[in-house]
Amino acid sequence: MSVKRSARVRNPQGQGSRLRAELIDAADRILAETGDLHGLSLRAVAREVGIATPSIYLHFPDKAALVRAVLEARFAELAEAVRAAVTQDTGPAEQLRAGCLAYCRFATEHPNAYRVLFGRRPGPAPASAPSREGGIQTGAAAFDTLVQGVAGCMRAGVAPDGDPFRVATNLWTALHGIVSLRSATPGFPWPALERQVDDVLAGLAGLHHNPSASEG
Amino acid sequence: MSVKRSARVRNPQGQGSRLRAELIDAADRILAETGDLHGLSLRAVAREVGIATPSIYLHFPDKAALVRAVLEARFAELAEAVRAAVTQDTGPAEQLRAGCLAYCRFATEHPNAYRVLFGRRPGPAPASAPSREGGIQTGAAAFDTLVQGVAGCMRAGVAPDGDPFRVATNLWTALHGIVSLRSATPGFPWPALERQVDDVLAGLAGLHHNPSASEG
DNA sequence: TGTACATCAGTGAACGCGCGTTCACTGATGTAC
DNA sequence: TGTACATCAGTGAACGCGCGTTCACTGATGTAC
Repeated sequence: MSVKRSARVRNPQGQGSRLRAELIDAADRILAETGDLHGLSLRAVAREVGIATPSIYLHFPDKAALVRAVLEARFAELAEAVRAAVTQDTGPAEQLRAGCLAYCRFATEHPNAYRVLFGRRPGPAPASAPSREGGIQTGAAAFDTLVQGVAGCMRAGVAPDGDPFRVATNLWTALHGIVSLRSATPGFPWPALERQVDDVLAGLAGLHHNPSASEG
Repeated sequence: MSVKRSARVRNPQGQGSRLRAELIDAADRILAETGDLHGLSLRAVAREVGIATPSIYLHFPDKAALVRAVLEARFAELAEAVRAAVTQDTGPAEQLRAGCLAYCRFATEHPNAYRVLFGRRPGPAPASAPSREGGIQTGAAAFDTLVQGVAGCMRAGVAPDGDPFRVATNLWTALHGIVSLRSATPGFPWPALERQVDDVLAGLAGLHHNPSASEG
């Protein structure tokens, strides 16, 4: 499993950038196992892909750039999962619930990826600083979608009136708590994810899930 | 700051175990800065204390044992902070709120310590496995205190009837979300900690904070 | 009171390891003439 | 059609570093006689 050297063939000319994607995928795979962004090593990534370590430098100026690319890819994945779930439902309450569930499912199915995205401490982190801006922008856009979802529920009368930003903030923190604490303490007798999400939606947004409503 | 060699004097005979406490403190200090349990190095700890690295082995059989001792010390600190806060208030609602706020304050004031306790993924973690048992037991006892606090509020009629375990679970995850997301995304315009905790207590436990009540 | 010895807290040098990164190089493929 | 050359994807050896851990050692302090 760890020795893949002989399997790999060189990319044809003009297709060298394929390796770039392979490197991101490999780093993704390693992080999915270890969940340790700090412990990710270029040598391990190269081993996983089946190339010599210095070949990474053909596509990334240094380790930090690879890490940045991995984070961006992961974040895009999460955003897409939520987007896809939301557009499959109709009605503001169903869409909000679908988005929250998709967020939680992504996090519970890829706990290490989620930890990599939201479990680190930012600030003058050696590597991720340059891409923080982009990440924050994208994150702000994603959060704004949540705010709009909450506001939509209020306008439609399926949630009591209130400050959508405040409610969305409370929802986001609660969802984050649900998924991150689950992955940190798997020994705890956790209830079903859906039930906890519905408890949170009911308690913090005043949204009461009616199972038959999403069927019609 | 990093060179302390000359300052340290040897402990008198019979007091050698003082170094043990010094080592735990030093590791604590380093973790408070880095928040990276994995990246903690014995050499850095020794440098911080001002001893030769091998001296650590006089008190800990290996790196894992030191890490375990640090985690246990940190967890005890958190538990004590919550206990102290709870006993200062009277009345089930005030005590529950005080405990939740103390938990959040510990976490926000020592974000890296909190991350070390609840941000890691357990399982067959190389080092912490042997102490996991103890940690889980202590954690279970702490969580039971929360359950009893919720049940007390229900009995006293200050919170609507319900399943105390379920409500406590929702509270814990929400509190964890509040503090861990704050430390992970400090750029977000977070509201005051008290307000968010009160929102959570109101929404998830039906507990409505009356500022004047805790003054009487 | 003197002295040999045991105890005990700690040291300094060394080990093998994996790491990020640099460097000069290779060898297949395409292209100009 | 043949050939010299440029391009391009990738390599292998080496660098200096910090790491956990082991080992034989030191030197101050207490204690038995």
